[in-house]
Amino acid sequence: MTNTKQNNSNSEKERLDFIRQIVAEDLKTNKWDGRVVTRFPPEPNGYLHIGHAKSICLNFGIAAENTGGVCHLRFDDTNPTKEEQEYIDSIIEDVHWLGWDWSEHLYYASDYFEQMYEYAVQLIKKGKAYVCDLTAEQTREYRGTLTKPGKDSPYRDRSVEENLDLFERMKAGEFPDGSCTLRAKINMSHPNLNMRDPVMYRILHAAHHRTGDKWCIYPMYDWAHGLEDSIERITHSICTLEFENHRPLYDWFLDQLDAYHPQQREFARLNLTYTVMSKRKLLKLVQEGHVVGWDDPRMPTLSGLRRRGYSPQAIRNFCKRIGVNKFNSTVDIALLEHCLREDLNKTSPRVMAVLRPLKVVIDNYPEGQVEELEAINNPEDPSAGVRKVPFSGELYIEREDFMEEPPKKFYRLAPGREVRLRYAYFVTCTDVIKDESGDVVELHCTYDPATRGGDAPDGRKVKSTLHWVSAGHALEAEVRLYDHLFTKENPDDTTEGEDFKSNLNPNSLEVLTSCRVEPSLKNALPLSRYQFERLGYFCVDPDSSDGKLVFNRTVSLRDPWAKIQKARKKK
RNA sequence: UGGGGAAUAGUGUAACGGUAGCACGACUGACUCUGGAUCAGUUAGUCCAGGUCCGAAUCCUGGUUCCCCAGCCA
Repeated sequence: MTNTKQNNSNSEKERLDFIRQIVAEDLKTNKWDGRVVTRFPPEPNGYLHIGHAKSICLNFGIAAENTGGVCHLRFDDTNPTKEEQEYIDSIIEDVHWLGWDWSEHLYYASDYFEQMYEYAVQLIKKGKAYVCDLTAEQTREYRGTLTKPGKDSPYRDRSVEENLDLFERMKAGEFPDGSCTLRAKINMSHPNLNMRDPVMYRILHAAHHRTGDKWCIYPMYDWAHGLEDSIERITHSICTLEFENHRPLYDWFLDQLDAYHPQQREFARLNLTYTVMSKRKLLKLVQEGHVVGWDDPRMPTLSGLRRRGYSPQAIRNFCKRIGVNKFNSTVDIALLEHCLREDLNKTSPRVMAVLRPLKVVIDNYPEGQVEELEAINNPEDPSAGVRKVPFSGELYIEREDFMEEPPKKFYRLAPGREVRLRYAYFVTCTDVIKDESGDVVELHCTYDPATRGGDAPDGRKVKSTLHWVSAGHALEAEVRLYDHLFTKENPDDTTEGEDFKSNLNPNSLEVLTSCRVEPSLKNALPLSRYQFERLGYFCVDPDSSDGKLVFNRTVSLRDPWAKIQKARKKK
């Protein structure tokens, strides 16, 4: 059998998640006339985060995978008191950045307000909706509890004429905020609380970011959302699990109106270890200054991840790998980081940078000589080519690459030990200079001219290769190192009386100000990504200016030595 | 104590009555001018108890545990 492998790959059929299975099945049975129309419907009241990316990739992904499939971007802007244009702009930018496109299908719920109003009038005429004068507090009392049925509002049996008149006057602005609502007339003792005469419209004398002062009544989610889907002739209305309880109401409204009726499906939202994912909590972190903004590189927001150096491809790969299901789960952030490294390894140009510089003088290197040594830009991608890196007799190496008394398994530089400087020469440490407090401030080495380029003609080997920069040529840079924003896998795991902020990691940001990077980075553009050899992936922060480079560490390289040290510390 | 959902290695997922598989993590080892990458290997699982069946993660019965719902938020 020569083609076993091929058979295997052929028989390995594409595994579809349960939503995609439903879409495939619907296509087979021609349930929607062969159409696949999904939508991503964010409320513009915050920035998008990695959890939204899961939903975005699901909805846009399904549309892209099926011929003729379409995914709408729709702003669910039904609450003017919480929504802002800033959020709309950021959402558009983020979805585009992730690599998705909605072409002309950009919609706003607010564009349907007139239609929704007409539908509401229809419902009133059918005797299925009424204007209720109960206060918010009374409404709550009348609703009953999880175990006790509610009771009918005294306004429940108003005549159609009276309801029509009152509703029109609500719209006309005759009544103050909170004085009355339009409610669906369903069943006050329904076991599903959502069905106990839910509010359809509330009065809000607030300016809307798009409709201005045109409206003072605004539709509630349950009333609006199904209509939006219906108007846009969505086929698969995919949302998160907490809306499962709302589906009967979604269905009820569309059935009563005899309107086009998409199918709602629910999946579990994403949770990630060491981070929070609720807009409310993220907003709190921003407002209280625990982070510098929505795009702080420690935030799980798409803008934060972008600034941190994540690639859209890494995030999309991640979303593909985590799958889609109906049960709550928490994905290990290590999987996200794996997808990140996997993508950046293939795409990032390599460069040398020293985070914590230690001066090295090569005593036998010709005074004043400078050589241009060739370095490979990306060993994973030959087409990335090569570049020149200046070498001289005065260098910086990483402070942690030298130990005066090296423990077992430390392969790097130590007194009397020979190592390779990447793309350069073998050097041997001959002398250690310390200051009065005993700290190592400078190393003296000799180099072997025969090892130019990094190979010894006599075939002798060294145990390790160090990165370096030429002291006279390197650029100064600031580097920001990040760690998880929270110290606990589950930030909500708190002690009595504390909230998630008590689990904030005080060491989530470390700023290094006297780093040195190789001169090829001089004109590096903001948001461009590099691998600093042996250290990790780094991204140029927009805070960089002409004279000053600032880098964010996106993620470190896998680092067995760090692991060994960590294990030793524990002992 | 009402209703709606859901349970597969440490984590995330597949298997749709027929050999419980994949990925991440962890741990070995090989290789290496990045202690990177790559490659090879090890580790470990069907919530519980019954039942149906030649055969059950899958079907049935009964439990257990977890999540969601009492906004004029979405």
